[in-house]
Amino acid sequence: MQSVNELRDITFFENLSTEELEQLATISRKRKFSKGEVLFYEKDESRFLTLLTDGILKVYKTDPKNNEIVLHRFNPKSLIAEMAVFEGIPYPASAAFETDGTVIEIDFVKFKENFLCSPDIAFAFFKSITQKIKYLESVIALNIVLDSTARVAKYICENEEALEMKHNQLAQYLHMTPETLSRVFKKFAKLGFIEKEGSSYKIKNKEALTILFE
Amino acid sequence: MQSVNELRDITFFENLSTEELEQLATISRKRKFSKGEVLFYEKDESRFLTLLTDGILKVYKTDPKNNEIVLHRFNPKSLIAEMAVFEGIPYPASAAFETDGTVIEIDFVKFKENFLCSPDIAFAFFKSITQKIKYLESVIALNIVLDSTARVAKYICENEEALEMKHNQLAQYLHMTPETLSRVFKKFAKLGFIEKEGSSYKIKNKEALTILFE
DNA sequence: GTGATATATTGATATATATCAACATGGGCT
DNA sequence: AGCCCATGTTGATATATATCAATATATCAC
Repeated sequence: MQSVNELRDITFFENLSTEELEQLATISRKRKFSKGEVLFYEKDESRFLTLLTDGILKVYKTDPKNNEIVLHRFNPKSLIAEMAVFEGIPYPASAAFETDGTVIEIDFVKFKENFLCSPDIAFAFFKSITQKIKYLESVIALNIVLDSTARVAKYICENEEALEMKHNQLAQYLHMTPETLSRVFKKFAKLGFIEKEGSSYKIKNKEALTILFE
Repeated sequence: MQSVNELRDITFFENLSTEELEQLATISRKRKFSKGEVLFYEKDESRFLTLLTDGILKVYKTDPKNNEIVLHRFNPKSLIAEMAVFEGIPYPASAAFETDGTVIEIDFVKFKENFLCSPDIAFAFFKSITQKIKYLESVIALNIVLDSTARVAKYICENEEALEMKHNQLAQYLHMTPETLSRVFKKFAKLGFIEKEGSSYKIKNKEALTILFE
């Protein structure tokens, strides 16, 4: 059971009437997690439509050497793994919290019956899925098409806040070791594309960086 | 303009009435392509909902060294790049025919107005998109998580017809060079996991191969 | 501030895969 | 059959990145 006001705050449900929100509240529940806790494991059965409302959630796979391959890092408020739920298949990856966090879990069978027929909801659901395709395509573009140098260049150009992240997290996210990332940063600094300011770097020559990945 | 009978054959539209199909025919057109021709380039504007009705279409990106990275190989009958059309963004990759082929192009703006509100069509569209997410996730699993040996093992276990493909095509699809693929096959043959029969290989020990990627 | 612990850097080396070049095989065509 | 061109294989080498180990720097608690 979930408070109506909290549900109303979610973009996804903003067009629902109060009665609809009340009905939605009866089929949903809130769960809190601490940093490091696992929301679901790869191959678990997926039964709930899950909305991340607080915290950062990473979705990852484990390779044969037991390295984590981070596929997605979600910020609130996002729908998680709607594809698996919609298709009724097991989760294709695991999910764990990088910070304390909160999710709302909605009984999908009931949601489908009662809400998915509404054009607004269906459209929002749609949007969320196409966004995810866009995201997955960018993961592929980033990781299969580009080498380490180009990956870093692209990522820091498109997400300047990345320069504030801890380097070992950023490295994990870009699928390279912290050592490789450090060497790439060093190279960019030597070329004058970035410059150390305090404990983090600042971009000095975005055009040059852009050339590296285009 | 597109014949009503041809449209009716497409699973996607099987539930439409004759009048609806007639209306659909007025906003769609058929185009034929020869082997090697390009359907669209990365960054082209996407205006048509595209259905592949004949032939094999590959969707690919070009890396900085001008290698083709094949993201998807479509068989008929499939919806192509619906994400880009739906989001109104440029194509994120290029598409070219590997055989002679045919597509039906549907004016998306009109399609959205007149058809996407129908639950059957919306649901089919949905299915197509979730399938694509599933596919993209498997591309990531295959290519980022696994090394060459595991990639080949997984691919031939899950697609036995792969052993009939030309090796240089298979190699391209698995994102490795034909040389690397040849060496992997040689290794598997030496281990007795596969065996040469005529000009292609046959799987002899699927369990052993499975262990390599799980 | 001082020390303790986590994080980052650097250098040396290992490893997987690509690249390049030579050679082998196969399937179609006259 | 025999030739030709496409496809495949093999070996030698190059390259990018991971791994391992040592050291440096940053961050936080006290």
